[in-house]
Amino acid sequence: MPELPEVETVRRVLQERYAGKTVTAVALGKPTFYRAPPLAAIKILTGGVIAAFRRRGKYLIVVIEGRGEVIFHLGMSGRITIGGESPHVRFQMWIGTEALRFHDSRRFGRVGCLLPDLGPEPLDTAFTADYLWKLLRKRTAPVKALIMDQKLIAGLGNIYATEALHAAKVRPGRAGKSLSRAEVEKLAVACRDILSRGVEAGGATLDDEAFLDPLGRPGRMQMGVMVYGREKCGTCGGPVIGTRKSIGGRASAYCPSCQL
DNA sequence: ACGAGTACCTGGCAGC
DNA sequence: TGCTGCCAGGTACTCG
Repeated sequence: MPELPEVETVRRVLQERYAGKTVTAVALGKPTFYRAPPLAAIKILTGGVIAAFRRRGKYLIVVIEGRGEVIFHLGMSGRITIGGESPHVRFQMWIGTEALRFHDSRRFGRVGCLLPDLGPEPLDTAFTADYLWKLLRKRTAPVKALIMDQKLIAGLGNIYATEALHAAKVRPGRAGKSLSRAEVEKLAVACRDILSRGVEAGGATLDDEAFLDPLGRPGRMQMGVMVYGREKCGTCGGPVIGTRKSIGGRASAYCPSCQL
């Protein structure tokens, strides 16, 4: 599922290819994709000149010169392609002769104009060990649920949160406030590190969550995954404990030997 | 304010 | 084979 590195990978392709170009037409997918059709987004995009593709957390933002911004969230199954047919097109826009399509088979994606409240991103300078410490210090919720809360930290989903906790040697079910200052410092570094490695690798393309960029290219981050979706820990080779729906209603995985 | 739970949605797969 | 039913995921919502 697209988390920060996957969305950033998409953004870079689109920025390189379409910045400065004009959106000649826009079309919505079937009405069943929308509770309310994103009319404001259509108005901003149609005939507009693309100033830039930006990103905030897992949100992809199209900035149109002199008009405003349109926000895309890929949900868990969202994919952006250039051309390419599917029965699951939520949204499409034409740039010159090319059709940029947003496919959304599980319909968890969003198109709109409002960006929700989001915390700092681990790659921001505002994200420090001190920030994370203050965030976790008094919380009883599982640390994994907290670092996946986009209002607190923007960009981590299940894969990268799982991997960051593994790198920091902290079990996902630990209460936020149970982490020592040293563990919080390791976790802050791990969050930053795992996302920058993900971006560098062009995202993670796991078997069941086949992320591809708009040109159809897979990422390489799956090579660096140590626990998520694995039976054996990539660090020590011991068995990975998988639990379903246990933390924040989500599946979790950790290595009981590497993580305390 | 916080934490827990649930709805949303459908492709894929386990189990019958 | 064909069916049923569960499950994955992120976000937005409710409830206590």
